[in-house]
Amino acid sequence: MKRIAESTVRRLSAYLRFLEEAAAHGHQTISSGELAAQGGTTSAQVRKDLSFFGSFGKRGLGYSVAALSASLRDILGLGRTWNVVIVGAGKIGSALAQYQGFRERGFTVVAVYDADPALVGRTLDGVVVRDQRELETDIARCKPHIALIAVPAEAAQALVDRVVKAGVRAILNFAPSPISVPPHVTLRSVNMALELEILSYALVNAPD
Amino acid sequence: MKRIAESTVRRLSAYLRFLEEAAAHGHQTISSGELAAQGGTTSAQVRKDLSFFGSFGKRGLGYSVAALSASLRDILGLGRTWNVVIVGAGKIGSALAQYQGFRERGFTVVAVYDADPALVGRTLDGVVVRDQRELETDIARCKPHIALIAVPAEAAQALVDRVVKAGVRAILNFAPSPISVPPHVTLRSVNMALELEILSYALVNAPD
DNA sequence: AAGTGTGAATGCGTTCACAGCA
DNA sequence: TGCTGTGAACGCATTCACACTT
Repeated sequence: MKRIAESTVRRLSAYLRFLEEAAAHGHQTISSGELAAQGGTTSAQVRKDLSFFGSFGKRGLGYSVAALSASLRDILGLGRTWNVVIVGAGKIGSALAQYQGFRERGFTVVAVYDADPALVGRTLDGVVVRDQRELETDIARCKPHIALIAVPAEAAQALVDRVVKAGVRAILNFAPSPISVPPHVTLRSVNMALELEILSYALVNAPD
Repeated sequence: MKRIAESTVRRLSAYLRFLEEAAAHGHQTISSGELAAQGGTTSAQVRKDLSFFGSFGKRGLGYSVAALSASLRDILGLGRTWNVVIVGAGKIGSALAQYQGFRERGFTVVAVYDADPALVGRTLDGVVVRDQRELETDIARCKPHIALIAVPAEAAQALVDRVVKAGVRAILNFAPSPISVPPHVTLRSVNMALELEILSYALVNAPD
């Protein structure tokens, strides 16, 4: 299949959310225009995004809410449960461990790790914090799909290397440092300070 | 000045981080190639990014680490302190309130708000959680520059409307719902479940 | 010789416009 | 008539290539 732009995948995810909302409201069918209004995009964009994966609508009518939801879930790989490990049980790591939004979308936190003996053994929303030295053996056994990295910047690359070596193929990094991974591994980063800096730039360059 | 792409601002921020690291290592001067290697981009990209704002380098030599750092800080508006309020003192809100990375980059958390009486009055890293009803009067008095929204999806738009009406012009939203703001307000959103969904897509469509 | 600054070329995502089907 | 599906046009960010400076 053709390579799909990340921005497209992002929007598909948003469409799915809105479709679920529409289903809850009892809507049977929906048009690209309605789908677009919600996501702040255009009807042409919606149709183009969907067209990469097939023809899901009926001309003159729109899309079946149920059928399109199912297709999107399938495309995004959300028809299943993904196991997630969180590395780092500090402020951010523990907030992530307890975040309900993950579970709701099929992401199960199976383990949390930290190097600090003071944190090891504590329970976060039903998951016990384990010693970071167990990382390799645990990953070999549980084969989690995704690792969340929530450790200080200095420690991030080394821990990413460890989970990658242990076999994890998808990483979401919350440390504010550039990370590199081998080509077969997918890496995404969330940098909260960076987001604020972009706002800072916007404020300084605001008209007036 | 010409409109600058967000991706450019993002990279400028990354360059600044690396420049500060280079300065700590005692480097006086740096080339676009070295700057690029760190950020995972190319030397041409670095030079193009900088060229939007002026000529900062010396041909055949590179850039002065100190001078370029100062220029970037100036461009990004980081030569000052920004006051931030956090709306929502749940798991994510309190993790953000205690996040050191903000303070290090000049973002000061001046207040945290919640509607839950059980949370109001608690202290998070020196900042007391205040009642959400105080939001308008506090904003009128303190004039914070940025608001972080860390409340459930259903409550997010209403709270954004309130802080915008009270005069805040920059918002970083952590709620997983589409938010709209008037044109003079800059909005950015961090959606952690969405990031995982993009990883899910990558895993499902991985080669092999 | 080394490395910047920048117009030109390229590539890619978005928007347009309309043919095609219910 | 209403709305989808899609090739073509467009706009914009990235990459290239090279003249220019120290």
